[in-house]
Amino acid sequence: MPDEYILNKIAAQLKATDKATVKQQKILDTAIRMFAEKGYSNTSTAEIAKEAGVSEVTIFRNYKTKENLLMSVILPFVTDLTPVLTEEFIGELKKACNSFEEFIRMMIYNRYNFIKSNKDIFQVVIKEIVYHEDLFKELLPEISRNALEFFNKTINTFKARGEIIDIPNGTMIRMMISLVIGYFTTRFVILKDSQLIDETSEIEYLIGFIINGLKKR
Amino acid sequence: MPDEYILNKIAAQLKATDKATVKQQKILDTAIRMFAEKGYSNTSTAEIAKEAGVSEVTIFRNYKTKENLLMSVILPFVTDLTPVLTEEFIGELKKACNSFEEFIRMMIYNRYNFIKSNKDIFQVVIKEIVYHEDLFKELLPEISRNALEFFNKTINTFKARGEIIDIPNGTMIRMMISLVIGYFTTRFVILKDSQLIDETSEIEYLIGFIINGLKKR
Amino acid sequence: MPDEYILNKIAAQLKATDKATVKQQKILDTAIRMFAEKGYSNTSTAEIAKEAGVSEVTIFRNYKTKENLLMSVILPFVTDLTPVLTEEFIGELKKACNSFEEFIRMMIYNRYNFIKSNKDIFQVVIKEIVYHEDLFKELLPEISRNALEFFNKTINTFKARGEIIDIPNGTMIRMMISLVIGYFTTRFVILKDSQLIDETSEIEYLIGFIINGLKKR
Amino acid sequence: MPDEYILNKIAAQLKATDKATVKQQKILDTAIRMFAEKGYSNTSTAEIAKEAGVSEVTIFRNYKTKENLLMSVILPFVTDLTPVLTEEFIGELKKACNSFEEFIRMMIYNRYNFIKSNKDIFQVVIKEIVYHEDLFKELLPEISRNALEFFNKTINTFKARGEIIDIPNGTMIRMMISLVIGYFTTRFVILKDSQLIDETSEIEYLIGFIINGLKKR
DNA sequence: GATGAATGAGTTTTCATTCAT
DNA sequence: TATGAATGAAAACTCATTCAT
Repeated sequence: MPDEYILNKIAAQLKATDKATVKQQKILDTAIRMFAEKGYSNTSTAEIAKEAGVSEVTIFRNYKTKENLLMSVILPFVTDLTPVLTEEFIGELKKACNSFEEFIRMMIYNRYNFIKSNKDIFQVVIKEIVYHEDLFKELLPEISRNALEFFNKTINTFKARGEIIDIPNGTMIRMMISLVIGYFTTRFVILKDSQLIDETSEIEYLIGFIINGLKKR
Repeated sequence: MPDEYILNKIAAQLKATDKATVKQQKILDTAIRMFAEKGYSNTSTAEIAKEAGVSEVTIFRNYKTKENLLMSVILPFVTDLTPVLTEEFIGELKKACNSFEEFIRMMIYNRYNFIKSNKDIFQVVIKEIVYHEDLFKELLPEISRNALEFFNKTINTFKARGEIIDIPNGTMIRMMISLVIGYFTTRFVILKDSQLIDETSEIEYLIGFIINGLKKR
Repeated sequence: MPDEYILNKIAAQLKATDKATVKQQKILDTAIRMFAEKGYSNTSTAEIAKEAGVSEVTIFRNYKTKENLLMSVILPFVTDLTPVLTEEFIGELKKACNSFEEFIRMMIYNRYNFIKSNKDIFQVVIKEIVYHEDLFKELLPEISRNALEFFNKTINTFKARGEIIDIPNGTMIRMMISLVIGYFTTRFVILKDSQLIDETSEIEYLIGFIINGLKKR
Repeated sequence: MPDEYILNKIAAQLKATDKATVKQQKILDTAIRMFAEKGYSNTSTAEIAKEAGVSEVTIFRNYKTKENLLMSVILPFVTDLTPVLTEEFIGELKKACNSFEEFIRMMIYNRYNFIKSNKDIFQVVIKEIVYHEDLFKELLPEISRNALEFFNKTINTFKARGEIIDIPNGTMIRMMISLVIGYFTTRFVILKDSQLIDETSEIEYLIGFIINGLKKR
């Protein structure tokens, strides 16, 4: 039942994004901006319609319900959030990553840039994640399955090489994600541009912290 | 001006909690539970009233506005969130903490227990923090002022002793808080009781991660 | 039925004013001030209670209903609005009034001063008169009965003397009242103190206007 | 600032009346009738909706707020209350008015008929004028500007001709308006149809009263 | 006599959604 | 396909009034 539910939503959403006419894109962009700014609950479809310069009905014809519109905003981003582990990308990674440190650095910078260029959607996701636990709890494993597999393999490799300490992979991954998401949230949702900081050095500290926290000595 | 604003709210809230009749406590408890479950925006005062077994008007007589009710839920918790650094407590800390590790362990267990016994309010705070950035941005420094001072002093001590690495205190504190809040959020907001895990060992990993991340070698 | 209704109200009100304790007077004063300022409908009993420094219940014990409070404000004033035609006053009038002009001048100055020292209640009455037409339609004849009688007699006297023109007494009285009430309303309800004008000369113009309008030539 | 405020309201109102669909007209008519009967404060939008046979939301879609609805009722009437002094009308006046008496008679009959065919709105205006002093204080001068100019010119002409007495124009106009409004109010707001009287002769008395009050002898 | 606590019925206003064109 | 018009349900909040103490 819950699976069906979610799959329905994905289906509806995919159908919607398939075409992506000019008006649809305008609606989507406006929705993203407003959800990010005021939150989903506090943004009315009337406001979105007005800002997007379309009639309210147009939204509903394209997205059926307001929640569906939210899904159409969130899902593509969440799907892309775990790095696309194409053969190509993995190859690149393997070539580039001679050490655990390089691996971490590459991943973090990669995701940092991805989120940076999708600030608004990231805000929406963070703000809504807590209200759609069920969705995310079911969605994430599915989405991250191959990513997880890859992570596990990689961690095991570095463990075998004796580079990193021996705590359960799940715990380790959760710690890292906590730290990274926590940093991104502070940076893009809480502080936003109100306190411009020296990006690079902050990220380097973050990387250093993780590396040291996991490095075997 | 903003200071006044917040102080007014605190005042209003304190005045409200001063008496705390039976019905008021019932309202507060119900509000906490429902805000935690469905979020502030998605919980109507009518629902709270019904669940609490009082009339809706009683809520408004005691808390004036719905937002004020939220504040009455949030503020006492936030105020208590930074540990009360009484002479006594600091003395105890100093006596107990011969190493940075002991210091971190003590702090984390202390806050873990505090949050564990206030799970619901913690959920509310986490869920609402993103919609009240301004409030928290102004409130937190004020509240954490003396805590920050104490942290800085302590960190400096351990830095001087050569126990921990030399990155800016602010960055270090933010990292630690990210990690700890991230862990608590995963534990109490996302997973809740759905995946009972071995608490102690998870916390120990967390502590280990922090210690290793900051320890000088 | 309507008679009973009104008499009940008067009775209730008289019972209330009989004692007129300190608190009651405070309530009455506050009600007058606030009804005058914001109107009956827009003033809540809660506000009155707060401003008067009593509990809301005290108002209701003393005045039974909010409308009754209004009546307790309005009725004594309305009763006194038509000049108290005591033997004494009439004697004084007769002695003083050798001409129609003197009669009109005396009456207008007399009522002007009465209303001036009851500005607020006058405002309340003017503002509420239109919402309680039934009350006033029934009340006024009763109240003005003896005044009317006196007016008629006086007008007839001056008509007989050939001082004033011969239009129906009722019409004449209504015209004069229109003009005078219109002036008082402009002066005390619309302009209030916003445009301080030369009182005496304005009143003299008013008197002149009436005199000329009615004088035979 | 206040000017803008009022102009905004007028703009909003004009925009609303521009289209005037069937339902909108129904809402307006019902509002006029009910405001006239029970007053603005004592009429709820729910009642209006029910009586007008539309849903409450439709009212708010068209008029935004309840106060705006009131403005949409009041403003067009107030704007039309001062006679439209077109070239044509003034020419007609000049041709017809050989004496001050004829001038007054024409004006009064003209406005009497206008108000008679807008009884209900007139009632609303009279009932609300006291609660919106600021609005009217600002609005009336603006609206009556050209009318005032014309009145002044006319009065000066008749003064020059020696037909009327020499009291300040402002005072004279205010007196006349007091008398006329007072009469109309008594006729249409207080008595309504409860006491049908001989219209024409009453108006003739009114005219006579004014003429005599101002005529030089 | 005085009041703090409580409320049912109502207020204006907003919302996501549907329908006729 | 697009939209102006319409709405039932619900939102936060206010009111005059009552009751137990």
